[in-house]
Amino acid sequence: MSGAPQGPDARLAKGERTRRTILDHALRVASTEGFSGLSIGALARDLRMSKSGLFAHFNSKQRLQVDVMKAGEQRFVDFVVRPALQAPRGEPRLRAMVHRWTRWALSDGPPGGCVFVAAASELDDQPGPLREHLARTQRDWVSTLTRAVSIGVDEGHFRADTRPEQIAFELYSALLGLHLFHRLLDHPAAMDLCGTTVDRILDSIRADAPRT
Amino acid sequence: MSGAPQGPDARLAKGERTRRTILDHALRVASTEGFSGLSIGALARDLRMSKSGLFAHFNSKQRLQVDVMKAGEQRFVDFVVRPALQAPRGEPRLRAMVHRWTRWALSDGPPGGCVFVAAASELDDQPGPLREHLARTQRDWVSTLTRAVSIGVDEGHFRADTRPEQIAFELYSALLGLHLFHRLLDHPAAMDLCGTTVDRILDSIRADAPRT
DNA sequence: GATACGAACGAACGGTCGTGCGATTTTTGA
DNA sequence: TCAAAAATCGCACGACCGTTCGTTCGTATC
Repeated sequence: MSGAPQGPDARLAKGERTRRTILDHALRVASTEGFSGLSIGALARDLRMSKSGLFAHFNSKQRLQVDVMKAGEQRFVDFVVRPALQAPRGEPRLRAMVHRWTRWALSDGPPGGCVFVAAASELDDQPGPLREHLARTQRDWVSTLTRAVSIGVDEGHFRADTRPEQIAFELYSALLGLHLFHRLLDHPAAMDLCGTTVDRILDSIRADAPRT
Repeated sequence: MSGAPQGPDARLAKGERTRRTILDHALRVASTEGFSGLSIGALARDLRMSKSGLFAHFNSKQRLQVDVMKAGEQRFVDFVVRPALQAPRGEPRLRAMVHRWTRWALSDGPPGGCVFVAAASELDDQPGPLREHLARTQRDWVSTLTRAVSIGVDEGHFRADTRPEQIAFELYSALLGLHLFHRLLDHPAAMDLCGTTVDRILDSIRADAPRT
């Protein structure tokens, strides 16, 4: 047979397909058990593979962890960043980012919860490539938010004396609060509390808002 | 010798003294490595004890973890809650709580960082007595904050239409943001960003603030 | 049909984990 | 001062960890 396989994973080498299956599942595990909870033996058992067969795709646990994190970033970009970039510049785009971000954090769509929030406090005190990678991408995300606010100022949506990074901090904080109230405290109004906070932040910097 | 030992640990049975030494060190470890990073063998090595000798004080790892968390709560109460209760009711007391809370989170005084923030995302997806314990005490803390805001309304410091729980959520979020920006991102202005946020939250509900 | 290669396998390694048990030492109280 | 009680130790266990190794199987290329 010379016909190319036409499945959903198009023309992928066997190894690459397996690799993606592993990362997909590992991402699910990491988002509930954390990155240190990733165990090669357990992954292999879940996927009905041998430990060594699975191991061969990464050659070290650290590489596996880093690759899982990269896979998570890819999803974040696809689910949050890219769609939000379709919205008009300025406030609409910023709101789109935050909106999709909250959906991501509650994550009934993509697998369980925000991997990065979980990883953040897990890794903040133990150095290594994994921590550096996470810190870098989160700094990127903060500066993406900051830039979105800044564009809103340029567009005349937000007041000229707005401090973009301050707003990025407040928005990020609200998302962290949502995560904690929802996932740990099981607070039924978590989403409302977060939504109100976001609205209050954005309203306070609207160009038509009263002076401070 | 019949003289009572006069050390700082007063008149304590030998076992109790050892127990406190263990918990003290374990708390330090847990705040950097997380609760799942607590290992009986490693603790014993650090304290130059035998594994079994240390183990005998708790009889299970889970009890050790719970006891470590309780020790952490005790410190939090001593360092944050109790001193803040000395401040006058209403806004001053609330500000005192938040102020000491930020110092606790940056934690140059008590051992490394906020154990609870680290534990929150570590435990939010894996059920058990440890998670329940943490969730309960954090709910308590949120309602303590909520009550403090509420008292501020009664005292006439804050506007009558203030929603206390909303403010508690926003303050908690700001602290989470501080933790992330400071510990993971190493952001030099983390403390300023958090302080500005807190001021903005409290200013917006001051009785003399403009209408929304 | 011979050759080469990627993928997966099973077995084993040194190590650490939490836990149990019996013996030994130290502390305590009469 | 001495025996009871509490604290600590040494040792062993089974389970799991990440990693290495040699091997086998299916498929593609010459």
